[in-house]
Amino acid sequence: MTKVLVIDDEEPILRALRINLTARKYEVSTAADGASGLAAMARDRPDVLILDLGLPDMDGTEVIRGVRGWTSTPIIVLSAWGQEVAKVAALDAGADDYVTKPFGMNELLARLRAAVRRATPGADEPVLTTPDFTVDLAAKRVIRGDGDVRLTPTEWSLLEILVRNENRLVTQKQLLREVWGPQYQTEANYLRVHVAHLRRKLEPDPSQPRYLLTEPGMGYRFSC
Amino acid sequence: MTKVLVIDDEEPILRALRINLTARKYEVSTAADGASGLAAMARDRPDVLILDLGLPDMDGTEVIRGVRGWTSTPIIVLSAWGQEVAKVAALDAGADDYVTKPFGMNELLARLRAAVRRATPGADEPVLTTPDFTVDLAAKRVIRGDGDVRLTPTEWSLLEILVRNENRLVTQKQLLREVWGPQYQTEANYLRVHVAHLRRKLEPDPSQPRYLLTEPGMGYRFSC
DNA sequence: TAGGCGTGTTAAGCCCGCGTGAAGATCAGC
DNA sequence: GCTGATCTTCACGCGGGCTTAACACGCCTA
Repeated sequence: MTKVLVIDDEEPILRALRINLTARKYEVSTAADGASGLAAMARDRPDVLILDLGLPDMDGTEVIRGVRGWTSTPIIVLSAWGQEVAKVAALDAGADDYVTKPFGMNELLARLRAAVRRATPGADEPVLTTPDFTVDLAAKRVIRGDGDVRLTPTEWSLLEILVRNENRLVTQKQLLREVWGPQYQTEANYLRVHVAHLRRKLEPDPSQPRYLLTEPGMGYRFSC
Repeated sequence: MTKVLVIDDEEPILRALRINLTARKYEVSTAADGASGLAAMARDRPDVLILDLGLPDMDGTEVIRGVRGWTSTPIIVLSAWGQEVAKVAALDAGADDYVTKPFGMNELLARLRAAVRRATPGADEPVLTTPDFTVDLAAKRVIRGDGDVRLTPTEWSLLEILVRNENRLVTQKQLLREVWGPQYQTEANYLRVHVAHLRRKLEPDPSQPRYLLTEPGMGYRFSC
């Protein structure tokens, strides 16, 4: 679960972010000024920082410098419309991206995902949890409610690729190439059969997939 | 400092461009015909090329092909009013955009900026955000307000090409060739149908497109 | 004003891709 | 060599995306 720290002094924005991010399965903590923000940063060790530039006690760039002194955690800056200079200064100080207020929640979420993805290049999330099951990539185990789920080798490599590309579309060709080898790139049949098996073992309702989604004509996507 | 090469045989235009572009802090060099233009291109290595189609010694598309042989430097074409055929040919040959003479200096400058921005290395941002939706090229996802937008394979490849060429005019031929293959270059019907579908799914008001713009007689342009 | 051209829109039919079940082939462990 | 598990292969039904054609509309020209 990705941890997000939001430093902002405007209560409505804090509330909106808390609601939306929590709904998106982020773990959210907040701070209302720079000083307590820096403290929370050290205490909570979040995976991303969302920072408003207009704080009451200190300049945004100071906060960034305070953070950048000891960690490279991605920082996304919120700036009011017209704060171009401050925006540039923030990026210079080490911010990763910025969003201009008023912002669309989807835009922010997209940038958040991008920032997190960039920050974890090869560092795999070893375990992924959904409301229905947990995939432990390191231990090669899937736990679902009552107990372990037995997966065959093919099923496992399929699932592993999809999970590692969570929320991203993976092409049929890509899957076939990585699981069976380059010469099997046309055998879409294999995919259908084994994806069906996976759904039977993982999905609450295999006929209405919630996690292993198929994108007609393109491929599959693991969503959580 | 951005370097611009202008290839044009009309002295008044050359002069106007030299004055205006220099005032805008561009570094300007000029050539009066195709042959010396190609030479200057190799010698000066400009960041953008402004090319008049009505050169005395060789056809404009020949110049473009000569340039495209070894560099992807953006090319903006100047065409006289009525040279529709030459314009389309130039774009198909690899030009990035066109401006019709007589042109407003502001329009040219805007297109110039767009062309340079598109060409700068950091431009391969995998996610593009507009006020109404977000296109994530890597994840092959489009998010719009309430949630994901479902796109069919054809719709997606169309959108992908247009987004990768944001602010740049893409000819019908180009689109048809890249989505359906070289033998479909005349089936403009397909384009109309599928662009209509895209607009229905993406535009706030599909009858008044804001992002998927059509350039009558030439092609389409994704604008943000 | 009529006609042509390019474009947008809609609907209908065809065909391909997907899911499913089951049977045959292959392999590992004993 | 036997047995069970796993993978491959095939046939079938179905839904949806692509194609295709017909029509409406605006713009330009004769």
